[in-house]
Amino acid sequence: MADTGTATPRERYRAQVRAEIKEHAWRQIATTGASALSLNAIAKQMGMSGPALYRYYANRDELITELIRDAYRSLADTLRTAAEEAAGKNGGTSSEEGGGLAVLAHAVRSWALRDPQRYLLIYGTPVPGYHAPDDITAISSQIMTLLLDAGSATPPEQPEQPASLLERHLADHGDWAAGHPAPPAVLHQALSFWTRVHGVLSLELAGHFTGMGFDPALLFAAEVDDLLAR
Amino acid sequence: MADTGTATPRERYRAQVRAEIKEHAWRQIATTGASALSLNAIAKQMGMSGPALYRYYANRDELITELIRDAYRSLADTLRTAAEEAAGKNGGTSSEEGGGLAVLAHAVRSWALRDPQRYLLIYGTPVPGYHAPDDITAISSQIMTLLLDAGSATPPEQPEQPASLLERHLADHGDWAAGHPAPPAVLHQALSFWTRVHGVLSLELAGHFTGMGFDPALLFAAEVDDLLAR
DNA sequence: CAACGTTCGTGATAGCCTCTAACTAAATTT
DNA sequence: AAATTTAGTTAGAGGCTATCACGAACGTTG
Repeated sequence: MADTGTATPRERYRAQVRAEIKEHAWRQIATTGASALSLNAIAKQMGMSGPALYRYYANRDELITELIRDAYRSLADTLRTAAEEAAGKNGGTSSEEGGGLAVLAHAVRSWALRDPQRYLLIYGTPVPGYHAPDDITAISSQIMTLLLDAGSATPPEQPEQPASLLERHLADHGDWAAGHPAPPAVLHQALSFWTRVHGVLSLELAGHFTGMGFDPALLFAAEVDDLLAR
Repeated sequence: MADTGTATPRERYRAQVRAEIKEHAWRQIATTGASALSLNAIAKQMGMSGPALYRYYANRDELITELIRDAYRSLADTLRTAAEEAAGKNGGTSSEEGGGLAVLAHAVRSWALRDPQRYLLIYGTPVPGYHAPDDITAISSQIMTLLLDAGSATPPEQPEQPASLLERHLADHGDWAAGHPAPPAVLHQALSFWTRVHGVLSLELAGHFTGMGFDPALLFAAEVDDLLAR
């Protein structure tokens, strides 16, 4: 992650300390959540006094932004490799219905369950003032492209369905697809994929299903199945 | 909201100050979000010194819990009246398909858009340590009951659909429905309603659609329509 | 009415936090 | 070897939650 192979020893040291700070930050976030992240506590854990940390990150926001960036990158990488594996396995002919998107859905879920706070850092409640820098929105559009690719490989089942109100709207307002040549039905499918996956996942991670006694995995699968069988 | 009609004048004064504190809290939350809510700042806005506030709320958590309670109550009331109006209008015979749930979906969305932070206070990223008291989970199960009632009034369209894996699971693990006599298909529909509405809404409120150029209302409507036309 | 107990608000204080400033020590460059 | 850049320190301003001890207002009761 940090390019420790090149450049001056000073830069290598700096990169290593920055990485170590992030490690402590992730550990702290995993237990207390991002809102309670404390630069002071991280510094003490690393054996140095509070203000020293500001040599490496200008302020708390900059550290959190870096964490968000890494989280997005990790999710994008996870989905990319999942999509490649799925494409390699059945070599172009999809033996299972909409296999690409189903695999991606499962990949998102296991990635989120592995570290819930990392998922919530990206898709959870935002801090009202905060606005993500451009390179982060670029990564998030890479994720969207992966969804559109997977959706294009196996277009929606039901043929000749009349275009819905939303799809007619998307025909004119689909510029967000970064020039992806997907038809409105695929755009619609990608958006639904996103919102449904997030809908089940975020409620599950927030603990709204605990005590209800059913298995969230089955609800998740049902939502994805319904999307693919449309 | 505060019962100012009865009891001693001291209790009335106390209830009024508590209400005023909550008003300032809501105003603050609306702009800065719940995580940045400051008892100190509220006290200063009310012209009294910081510690005075602790006469009325034992700590920050207690105030936030009260706000969450009020938010849940407000949402439950909104949905209840929406359901009653919908039931009264077409007098039992549903002229429109699944009218009850569609009306409820619209009611949730407009309620959330009216005060996004109030929605996120309930369904947003939770504080890892926090656990809601029992009376709050009771209100949230009232909301679930409303969904189940609406879903029972107009059962899913497609007749004779074989029970899915999830629905067979819900037949055994549906005790969360508070003794509601709804069949598994209706339980499934209510859960999907919840997750889909939340999926679109939370991403919209978090600003993840801004800059994409399409109208979230149409995506929301499409998701709900798809649920009802299943 | 007067005495009493309860309740409200105050300032002081402890202990967190973010972040700035001034200064020392070490490492790198010239 | 000297000059410069960088890393770390302590001190401190200003914010926060929360507790404590005290005086002042209030309602109740003899």
